[in-house]
Amino acid sequence: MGSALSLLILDVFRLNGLLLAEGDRLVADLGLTSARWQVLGAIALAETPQPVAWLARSMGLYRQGVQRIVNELKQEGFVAFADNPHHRRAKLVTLTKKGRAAFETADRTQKPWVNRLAKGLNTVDLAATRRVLATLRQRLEEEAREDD
Amino acid sequence: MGSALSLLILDVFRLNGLLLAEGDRLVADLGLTSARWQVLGAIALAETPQPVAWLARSMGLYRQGVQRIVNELKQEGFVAFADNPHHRRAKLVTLTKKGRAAFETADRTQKPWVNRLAKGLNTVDLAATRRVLATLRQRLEEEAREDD
DNA sequence: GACGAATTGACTATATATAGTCAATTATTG
DNA sequence: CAATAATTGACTATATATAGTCAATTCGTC
Repeated sequence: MGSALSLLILDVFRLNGLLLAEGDRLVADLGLTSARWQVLGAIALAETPQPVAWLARSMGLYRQGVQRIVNELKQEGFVAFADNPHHRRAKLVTLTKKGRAAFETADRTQKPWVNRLAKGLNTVDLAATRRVLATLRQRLEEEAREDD
Repeated sequence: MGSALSLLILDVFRLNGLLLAEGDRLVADLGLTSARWQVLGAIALAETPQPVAWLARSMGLYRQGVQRIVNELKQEGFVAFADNPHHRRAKLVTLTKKGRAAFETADRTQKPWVNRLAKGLNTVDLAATRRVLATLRQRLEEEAREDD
């Protein structure tokens, strides 16, 4: 059991690198990267505008890294800050027209790519994979919480 | 199909971060990190000593990053360079006693941890997961090759 | 409402990744 | 064997990650 999981972990490392690199290529023309794209996604998919720290938590990343990316995205006009009625410093991050357009274009680019990648994959296997990864994620997140 | 895979991809990103962070904690006392550990593993598991570029290829990483880590590991006495009869510049990387001891200790530390993590996971699901990840890896590696 | 705890953004340090370039060296091909 | 191509380590640039610290601010509790 454990040894199968050890091999799986190495696959996760490799896959992560490959997916980030391919993502970078997919959205490079839009002035985006995999990380910027992911941040735009978190902003776009939130029901209401959120401060940076909340976005970071929803992505499982450190505030500091997300803050840097958000600041760059603002510099380049993809996002804007709105006043937060509940907090003077923690501004709410919103998408600009440019940001929304970039995210939607990225989404349209991603669809055929991910469909091609998924082609022929067994639906049952895919569901099992999601189950396993979700279980591992939960256990590791709990472990990380305990370490604090 | 595609949308299930999109969610799976986000899980891979998250899992990668969690696994690296937990790996860092597991081997910190040994003077190692997740990345150093992985490099030591590639050296230890190779049948014969390899130059840095070969190690990098076997791990799916860029030469430059592996070179930096190997140089640091040499600085701290975990690895040593041996002359390569087939290439004057490309020295062969070998484990020192200290390096081998650290890797073996890390391996012993990792076993109960990974067994705990694997506990209760369905064997069939685990096999399906490895199939899916291996398929994705192969397709993405092919795609990356085509881009060069 | 005062006081301590938690949150937040700003700043910094460090580790790791992809990526480009260069000279030295090795392999290949005609 | 000479010319060319490929590989390799060294150096550099840049992006992204975890992580620590600090002051400003908000929240919770008494």
